[in-house]
Amino acid sequence: MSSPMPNELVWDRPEPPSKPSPTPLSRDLIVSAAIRLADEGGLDEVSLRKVAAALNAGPMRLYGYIETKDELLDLMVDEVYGEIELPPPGTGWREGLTQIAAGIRAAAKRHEWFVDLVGGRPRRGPNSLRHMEASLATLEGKPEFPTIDHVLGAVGTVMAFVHGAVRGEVTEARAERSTGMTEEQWQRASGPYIERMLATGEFPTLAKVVYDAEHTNSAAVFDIGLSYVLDGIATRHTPA
Amino acid sequence: MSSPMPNELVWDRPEPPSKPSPTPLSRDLIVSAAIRLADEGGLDEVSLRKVAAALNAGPMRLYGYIETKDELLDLMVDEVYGEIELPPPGTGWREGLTQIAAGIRAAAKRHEWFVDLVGGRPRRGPNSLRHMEASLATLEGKPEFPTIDHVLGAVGTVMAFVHGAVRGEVTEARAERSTGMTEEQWQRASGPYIERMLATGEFPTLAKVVYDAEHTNSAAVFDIGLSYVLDGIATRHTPA
DNA sequence: GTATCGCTCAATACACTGTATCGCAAGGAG
DNA sequence: CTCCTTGCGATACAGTGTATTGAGCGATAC
Repeated sequence: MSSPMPNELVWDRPEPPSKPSPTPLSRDLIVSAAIRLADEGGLDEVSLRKVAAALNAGPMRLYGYIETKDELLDLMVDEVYGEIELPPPGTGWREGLTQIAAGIRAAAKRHEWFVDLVGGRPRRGPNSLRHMEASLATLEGKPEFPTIDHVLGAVGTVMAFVHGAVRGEVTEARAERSTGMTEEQWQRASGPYIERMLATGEFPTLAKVVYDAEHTNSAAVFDIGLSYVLDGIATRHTPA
Repeated sequence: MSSPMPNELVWDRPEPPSKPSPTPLSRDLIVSAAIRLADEGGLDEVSLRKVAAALNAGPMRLYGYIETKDELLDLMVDEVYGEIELPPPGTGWREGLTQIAAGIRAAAKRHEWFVDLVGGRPRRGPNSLRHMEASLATLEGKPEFPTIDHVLGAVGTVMAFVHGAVRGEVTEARAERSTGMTEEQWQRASGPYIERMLATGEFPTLAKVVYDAEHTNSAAVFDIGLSYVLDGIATRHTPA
């Protein structure tokens, strides 16, 4: 608004605030900005205003590329699916599923917000379809899984386990971080509350877990759980 | 504000709006009002203002009973855990875990919002502790599970599967409802989008699922998955 | 009986959300 | 040069969780 004198030199003008930088936008730019924000500060940090600000744009600008915020979240999920490495064709079903599970787990560790979204909305993005396709293809055609329903059942079971397990892990990690304690400490110290509960004697087995269990690292727990699941599938589908 | 004439009769006065009804409140009343709202309209319907309004109170009144909205959500979750029937002591581990899984699944069908919350926050309410205790106790002491770590591993695996599976089921149910189609219809019709994707030939296995699979009812799918998991556990823990 | 204190609850206020609407300004067509 | 279109930004609105403030009232002290 203040018209500057034409020849006056101002050497540390911060930015022309009227036109900050009309960067050309794109869905991908928006999505990766949103992902960066979510990685740094959690899903709460993903608001249309903040995403737009990170791109030097006004909030409403995004609506040219995105229908609604939910669509943005879907795109974020699909992008993460795209990061997950898939087993090459011809991999054995057990190794294949193991790799897929590990891939999801790794992605969820990189992007903790992933677990809040995945499984909670229908997946139809191209990357998530590719992921699903590869998972199914790992089993399809193998003699242990004669029909597509067997394939679907096995893959679905593994996916359900992986989603649940990974979500639990991330939740636990968050809780530890927010109390600033490792789980071991948490269980032993965890404020007087858990102590008091356990002291009532109403929870003997829980107490045993808290005081006697080994608490091996979480990756090992995940692997053990996964091998239970895979063993179960193998039991019902022994090769002919 | 309008002082009514003392003797004037008004027979359908809607409500004295100045003092609508100073119901005595309690945590339980608040929680069950919130649950009712969530059951009817989903978690979005649970705002402090709406919960308070359902109890004829102002929003800030709730803060006398509840620290924060998150605490209310935790209480809701714990309340649902309290609804879940637990297997009596002495039940075999496999039947016990089956009953527990069925209980969670049933609760999640009654309260669809449950799956959005459970697993996403640390569980420390009394009912959820009781639930955890009972789950562990079902295995503890059985010869198949010699140490508490074995118990924990098995229960954790089953819980991860159940949470993941139930979340997926509810998500699918929501999607069906929002598109107004059953899944079968959905898969065959699902807007041109999925059609087009499948027509690319990039997803042959997925196409097989959509066109050839039997789509047995979801309870059966859940049961099959659960028996995979239980079989796997049984394989690694054969009775001595 | 009166005055004061303390407590409870409601109203207001604030910063923030997602999104609908509107008006401006720049670019292309005649 | 003028007019029209189109895309973008500012503004606006209804809603959120919660901090603060203020009013009313019951109980206690004199």
